[in-house]
Amino acid sequence: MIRDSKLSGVLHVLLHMAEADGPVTSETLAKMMQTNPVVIRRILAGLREQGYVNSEKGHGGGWQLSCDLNTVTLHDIYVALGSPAILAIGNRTESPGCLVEEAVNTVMNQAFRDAEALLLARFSEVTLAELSRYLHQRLQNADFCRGHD
Amino acid sequence: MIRDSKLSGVLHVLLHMAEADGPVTSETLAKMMQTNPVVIRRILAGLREQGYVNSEKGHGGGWQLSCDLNTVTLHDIYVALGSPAILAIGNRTESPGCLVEEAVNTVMNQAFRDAEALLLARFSEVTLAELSRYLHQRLQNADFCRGHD
DNA sequence: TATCATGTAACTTATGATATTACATGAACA
DNA sequence: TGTTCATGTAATATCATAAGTTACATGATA
Repeated sequence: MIRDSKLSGVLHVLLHMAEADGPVTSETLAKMMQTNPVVIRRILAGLREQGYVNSEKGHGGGWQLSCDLNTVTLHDIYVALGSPAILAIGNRTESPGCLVEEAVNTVMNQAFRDAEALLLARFSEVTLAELSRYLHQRLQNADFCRGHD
Repeated sequence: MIRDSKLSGVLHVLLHMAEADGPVTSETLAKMMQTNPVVIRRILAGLREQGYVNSEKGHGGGWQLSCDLNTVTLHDIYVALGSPAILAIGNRTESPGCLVEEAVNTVMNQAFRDAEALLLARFSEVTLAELSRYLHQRLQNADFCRGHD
């Protein structure tokens, strides 16, 4: 994966689960994501604790959605992932002993806050259901995932 | 340094140079930044190519500003640093072979673009001179840099 | 009870940012 | 003119973190 793509990756996985009509194994999901099943389990384990998915062991087991796509937003998923850092740039330190640095921080922090707030606001506007609808508009005759299983 | 803090660090260095009335050595700047002189030289070398600073070798040498603080904005410095990535999160891949992933990307990219644009717009609104004025409002009797040389 | 799938700890790898070393170049000064 | 100071820069080392992998335990189903 490139950079921190957890949110993007998780949404991908969730949409695939939404399309399936039964449990999907971490192995299947891992192939779609071109990663390792353990990585999938690790990520989904966090979402399960918060009620977004559930898992079953054994034959016929795997992962399923357990939330209402109409009420869960991208922001909810973002938070469920632990609210990872949004910005790649930031201040060198938040408690400098240097007045010059404090001045720089103060000025930049406002810009950082605003940009973050905008992004999160956009995330709040989109539900998983809307994302799924958007997918179906595009989905015509093709397979969900071309190029890999 | 924490995360990608080049811009914040560079602004710190530039303001210190603005306060000095002669050339400042990379060793002095490095102490202020709690880093290595070579790191300072590497970063400032890029800015020098674009006319923001200049350097002199030998006795009495060091680094000086060579731009008009009133016209140079934070955005200019950001660009001079090579326009580093702003967002820590992003899409797994921009050219997926999977329609699900394409849908996710499309929806998220708009939010990413807007947030980036907002941040850069804010950077464009602030000149180095304004940053310096803000510093002087705060600067009363204290040393520029307490806690280290 | 054999198989399948998750649960999870421990470990390995890959990557990128940062720091360091070492030495060359060139300017100022005595 | 040679000593000192400071930059210029290549090469290397260190560090942190994300991602991937292995190994094995747990539990469900057939």
